[in-house]
Amino acid sequence: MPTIIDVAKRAGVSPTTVSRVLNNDPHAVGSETRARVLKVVKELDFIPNPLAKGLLGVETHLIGVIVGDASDPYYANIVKGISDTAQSQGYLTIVCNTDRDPDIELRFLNTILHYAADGIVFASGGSVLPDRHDQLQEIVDTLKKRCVPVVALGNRNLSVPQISIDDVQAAQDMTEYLIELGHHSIGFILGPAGMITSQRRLAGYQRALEKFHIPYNPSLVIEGDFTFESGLQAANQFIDRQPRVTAVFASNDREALGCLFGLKQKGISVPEQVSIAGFDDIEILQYVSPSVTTVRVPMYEIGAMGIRQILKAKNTKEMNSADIKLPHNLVIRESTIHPPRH
Amino acid sequence: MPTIIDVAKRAGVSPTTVSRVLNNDPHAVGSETRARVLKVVKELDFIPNPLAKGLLGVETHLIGVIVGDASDPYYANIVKGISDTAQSQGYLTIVCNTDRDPDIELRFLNTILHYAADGIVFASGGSVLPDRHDQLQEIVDTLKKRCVPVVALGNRNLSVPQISIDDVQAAQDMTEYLIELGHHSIGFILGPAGMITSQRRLAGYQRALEKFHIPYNPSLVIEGDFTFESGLQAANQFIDRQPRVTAVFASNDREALGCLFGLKQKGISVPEQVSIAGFDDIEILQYVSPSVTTVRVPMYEIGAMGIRQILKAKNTKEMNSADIKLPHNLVIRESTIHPPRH
DNA sequence: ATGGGGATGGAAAAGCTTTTCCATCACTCC
DNA sequence: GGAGTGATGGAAAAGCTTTTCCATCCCCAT
Repeated sequence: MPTIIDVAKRAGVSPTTVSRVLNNDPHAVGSETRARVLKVVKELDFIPNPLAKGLLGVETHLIGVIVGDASDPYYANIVKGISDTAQSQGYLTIVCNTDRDPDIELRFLNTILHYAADGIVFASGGSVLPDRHDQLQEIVDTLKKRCVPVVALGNRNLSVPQISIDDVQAAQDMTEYLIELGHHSIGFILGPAGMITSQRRLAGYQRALEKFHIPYNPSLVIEGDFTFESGLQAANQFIDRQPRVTAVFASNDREALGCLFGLKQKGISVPEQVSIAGFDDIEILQYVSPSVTTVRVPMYEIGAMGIRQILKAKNTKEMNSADIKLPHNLVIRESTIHPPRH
Repeated sequence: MPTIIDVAKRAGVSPTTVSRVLNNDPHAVGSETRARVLKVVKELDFIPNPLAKGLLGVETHLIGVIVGDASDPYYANIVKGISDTAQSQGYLTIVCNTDRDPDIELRFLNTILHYAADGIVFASGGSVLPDRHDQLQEIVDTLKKRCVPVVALGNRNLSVPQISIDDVQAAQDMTEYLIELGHHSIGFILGPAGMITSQRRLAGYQRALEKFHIPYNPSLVIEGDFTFESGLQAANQFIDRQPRVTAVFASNDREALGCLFGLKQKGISVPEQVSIAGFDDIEILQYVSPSVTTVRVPMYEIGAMGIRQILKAKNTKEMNSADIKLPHNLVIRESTIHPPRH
């Protein structure tokens, strides 16, 4: 593996000069010398050792990514947006699965600290609970001081720039759409307790009801945890209720899928008897039957924007840039129609 | 950020001694000195800088992962197995999306080389075409010489240890199952041309036909590229054919899903008129209707095993360990029944 | 009593790059 | 003609750890 010294010797210059050529140092290098160095660099396929750079506190071109569950299609899409964008800018991503465990999150962050990453992206759904929050914030603050940009994708109670959609507005939009279809008894499946995103989506649901003067009925709101299973269980609870809901709005697509499956298993037809709407727009929703109405969250773009923000912050040295809201939109499919007549 | 020198000063010893304590150097260190050092290490939360280690050619605890498309559920599961296992052993994974582009693959490999990764995992489906193959093999050989273990997940024409299932046998098993159900006219949707895995799965299909003395009919084999869309198109081709096939075996689940969707769109009922079987067993297959029969590939385990092999090779310095075949099994669901009577 | 050896700890180099400070040279301007 | 100046290039330090070689010291055996 060639070093800068090999290049220097072969080009008959000092390592300093080679470094200057490679880094477009404002310091002057004669055009003839520059050409000679460049030629040798190409001949030897020389790439500066990033480890040595990192040790000096220069850019490592490494970006740490913390993700809750990389096999969840929601995160998988975000991670792809992150890694594609990073790569196209010459950055590498170190991805860490935390399984939503704050301890793992903390440990990873401590480790990555030493790798002198050029930035950190939180792509894990954050808890609102105090948990390890203070320790986390402390590390994040240290990072800020060192001009290492940190962003959070989705909503976290961390004082770093956040990139997300407007969850409240989106949930409100979908709920209003259901109401305007004629639904008055709309079930809601919550996300994991304690996640900010869960709370926001519920708030949007409530705001829509309020706007249409429909009383909020807590017994229509059922706990869930973003899994298929929790949607399945919610379906059973909705079935036992009387009078039955005419529509169900789930906090994410997996729950919606679980609910759809659960209802169909019990012989309840969707959408004729009960309409179903989800949240996120994962690929599979178009392919199940009936295809499922949902709120499209630009997952790939959120990931891509995360990297762009990191890079921008790195250039401007502005560590406290504003939050970014990306646009969402309703995707109407077969699973939602007007409620059945009595 | 504390350095080894800070620790040394505070403990009243030299950096050498601290290093020896931390690395369980066989070189003797007095038990009292050792305790003192350990105490300071804990006090200062000292973690040796991995960059400095890497520069010295010592372990970096970094593992490079090359993946074709991280948003594909198949790879997403593999990557999760990789990253979970690596993390539990104290290793970090650098994940790179190549979008199946051999140029990107090559570039990434060149970059990762300089990060002194402790191992490389190829999780991208490999082409059988010469493409950049020679250059790739050259780099891999260099890696081997330096005792950096490399493994390939799935089948690649690279002389490195491979971890996969027995694709031929698996495809044969599924085809035999269909034949035993009574199907004689079985359509087959290919994987991407030039991928070894595609060829093996086709071979298994052919072997099963041969075993049951059913003539191989090339017009029943349709090109595909592992996407939903290609499955959809295949469905249309199967519909136009006369006499119609009574079953379709797709080279992966997305194709199977596309085919299922395409057939249903044209009013052909599955499984009553045509049975469908896929390959891989991605999560969603259980949730569509009808649920889809498939070959279960232990994706998570393949990823986990990849890391275990890397670590094992690292310890034993044995760079040419044998290939590993993980067990597969048939998952029978609603989409496959006996063929319709005329 | 003295030489040898085991136990313990340190000094310094290596690994690769960037950056700061310094040196040289050729001009130009007064 | 001499001094200041801009252009060009180099030497050396810094960044952090591991490893090799060396230096003590104490004790035991001869």
